[in-house]
Amino acid sequence: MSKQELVVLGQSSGTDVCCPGLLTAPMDETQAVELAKVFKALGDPVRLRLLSMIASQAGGEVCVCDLTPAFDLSQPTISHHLKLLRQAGLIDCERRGTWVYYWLLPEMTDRLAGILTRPAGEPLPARTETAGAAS
Amino acid sequence: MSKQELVVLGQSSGTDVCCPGLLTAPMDETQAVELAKVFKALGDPVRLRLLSMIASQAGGEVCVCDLTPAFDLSQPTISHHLKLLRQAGLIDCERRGTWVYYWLLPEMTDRLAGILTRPAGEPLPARTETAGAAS
DNA sequence: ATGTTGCATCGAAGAACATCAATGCAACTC
DNA sequence: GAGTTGCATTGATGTTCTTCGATGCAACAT
Repeated sequence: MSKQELVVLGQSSGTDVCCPGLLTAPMDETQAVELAKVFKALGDPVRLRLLSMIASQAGGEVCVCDLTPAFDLSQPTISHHLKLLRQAGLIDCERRGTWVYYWLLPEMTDRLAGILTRPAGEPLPARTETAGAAS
Repeated sequence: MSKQELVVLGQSSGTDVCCPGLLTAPMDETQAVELAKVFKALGDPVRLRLLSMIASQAGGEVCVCDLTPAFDLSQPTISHHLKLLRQAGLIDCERRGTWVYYWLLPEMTDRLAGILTRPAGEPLPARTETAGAAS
């Protein structure tokens, strides 16, 4: 149960492991499709809260039995959202006896943070209130 | 046209401007809903490529007439995606004569990067291959 | 004024998604 | 063995999203 659809971004490309950046060069279609899957997984309030609860847990992992009662949703719905987060490569899980535990995969959040980070000293053409200069 | 639905994240709260972190403490419902809107805007390949094209432009801004022909989609569809990115607070635009120009709002991408960044020296309980230890 | 061009908005149609009740399966209890 | 508990999967339903053609509007050209 632990490892299944974890390969999401093109880690098997060989040459450039991480991304050109999203903010530095136009993205190609393939990379955009893969990245969009991860961001789509984050594009739901329930999944964001689930991820937040899992990531901020002291021991590094959380039992599903602690996650489900925190929401006003049915147990299958929570299970569904956890599955999507797992398929996006954001979390992983393991069954231990009766209970199932989830934990964060920081590689993915690190990658996203890097993709959204502008390369240090970017000029950034002073776009603040230059409007209406072409009348 | 330039400034309309830009307020997305709770900047009007007063006390803590930016976020606790997503990875450090459980997120409350309200913040999750607001954040999810932005991530949802990024959860589409077309919008990711649009944002990438806009952000990586040398001059800091791009004409719609340069964006539309780069996709195999109709002009209304591109216009719709640009609107969603704008409503998410990721870009803004301005009409200059006949053409409309879009540019990145780096405050939002910076905020997202911060939200996804783990606070420096986190222990991170060595979760690599500890599976199957409870048989 | 009339025509043209660039872009936004307006429905409509099909696909994808969130949610649930019902069910299945694994592990523990007796 | 039978019963119980924890979680995943299935199938169904209502909602949201992506996309399009048609249309509207602003700016420019003649």
